[in-house]
Amino acid sequence: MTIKLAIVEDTPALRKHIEELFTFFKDIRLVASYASGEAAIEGIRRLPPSKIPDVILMDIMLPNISGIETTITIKEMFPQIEIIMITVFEDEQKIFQSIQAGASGYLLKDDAPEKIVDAVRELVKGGAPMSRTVAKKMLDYTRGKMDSPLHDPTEKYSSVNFALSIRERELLNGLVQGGTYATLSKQHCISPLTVKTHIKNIYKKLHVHSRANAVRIALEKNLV
Amino acid sequence: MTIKLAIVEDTPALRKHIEELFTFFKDIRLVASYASGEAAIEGIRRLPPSKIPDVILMDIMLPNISGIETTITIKEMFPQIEIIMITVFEDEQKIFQSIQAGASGYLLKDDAPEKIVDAVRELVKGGAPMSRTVAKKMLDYTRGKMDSPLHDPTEKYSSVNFALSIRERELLNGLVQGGTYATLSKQHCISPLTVKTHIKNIYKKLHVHSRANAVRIALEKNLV
DNA sequence: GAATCAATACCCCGTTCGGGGTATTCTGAA
DNA sequence: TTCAGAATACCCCGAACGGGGTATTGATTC
Repeated sequence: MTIKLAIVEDTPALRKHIEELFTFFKDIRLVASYASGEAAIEGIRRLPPSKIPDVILMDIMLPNISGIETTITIKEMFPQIEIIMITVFEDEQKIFQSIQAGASGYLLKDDAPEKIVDAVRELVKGGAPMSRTVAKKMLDYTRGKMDSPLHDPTEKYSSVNFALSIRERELLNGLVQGGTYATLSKQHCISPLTVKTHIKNIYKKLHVHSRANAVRIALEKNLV
Repeated sequence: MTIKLAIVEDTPALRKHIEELFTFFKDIRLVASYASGEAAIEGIRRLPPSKIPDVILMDIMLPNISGIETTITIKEMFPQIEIIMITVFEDEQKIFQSIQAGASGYLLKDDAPEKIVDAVRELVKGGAPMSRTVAKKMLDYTRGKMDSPLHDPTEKYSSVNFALSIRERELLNGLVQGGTYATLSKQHCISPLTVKTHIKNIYKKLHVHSRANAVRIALEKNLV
């Protein structure tokens, strides 16, 4: 089976370089190439199912919305797509944010080109391709020698401040408990349509499009 | 600089096999070989400084004291020695215990021999050589999807056996990620109606009636 | 007074979901 | 060989959802 690959990279020279790199392989086929996060999101959404990439190589430093944010959105729309970050950043924050966002691999831009190809293959075999320093950081984190910057108590609450109002928190809690518009309406003595409006607002703030994801975020981030 | 290597492996055939494997390399020299943890501890303590290994390949399943306990002791005596676990165990508990003990790499015994050699080289370059499944587990842990077994009471797992089948677990995971019948259908190459049937079965087993609740249970009980 | 935000309420419409049920095939264990 | 469980697939139908948008009111701040 051929691996369908997409690239999101704003630097034209590097994008072209990676595009050319993947013309040499039978098992990997480049199906799309984007210069920004928005272009990727919109472009992939419009792709026919047969062209939906299996793997995306994602730069972090993109114009307007970052590769990390793009990753969040794409993973929501297409949870089956695997994303490898490929970037100059090797600081812990970017690594961990990426992984939290759903990235399944993390390469550095100074890695050899063959490493990128191997990483794609490794990923579809169920692995988690990482640069040497990334693997080391992950092992240190696992050993408890280093806390994830995302798990620092002070940062945790400041970095996940979705600015939910009191009402929104109440209703999000209702979502987590499995409430429907109807039951939440009765419970809070408001119209079901009002419930729905609030939930729309919650989704917007959490950047999600479904109850399942809202519940997941709520529980993972201790919002309720 | 030549890497000084030691082996701790109780199975004679495998020990001999690894010993022979490392006779072919200029950059790696086997300086010692032990059949048990005690032998390794005592033997390395007695080595002259010039013979202290840089790297130890450590089996976990050793007679009397385990490879993990041996690792703890050796890392205390010689913090500079790097240890790669090489073992049949790929369960999370062993992985995390090893890393907590101070191991800097973790290979599986069914990895190719060249992989072992590469791992040794990778390690001295500052990396953290891991088998594919180990890397994946470590990434999952970093993502927060999986808690380290060391931090979870064992009763948590035994008291919440919903008897989900493999397929059901896969699809439950898909629910948690926000997948719809359509996206999960594509992802798993089955009919959306089949997805729906599985999800109905999942709901029955979890005693829930909605995605929100299924996701909640799945996350609260670490089912995925 | 004007601007902003939160809460409330609603319309339209297509999509997705949940639950009642049915069925077949394959595999492994008894 | 038989049986049970898992995986696959489907029908019917009403309920619920998500997302585009609109609007008003009240409270607070500048």
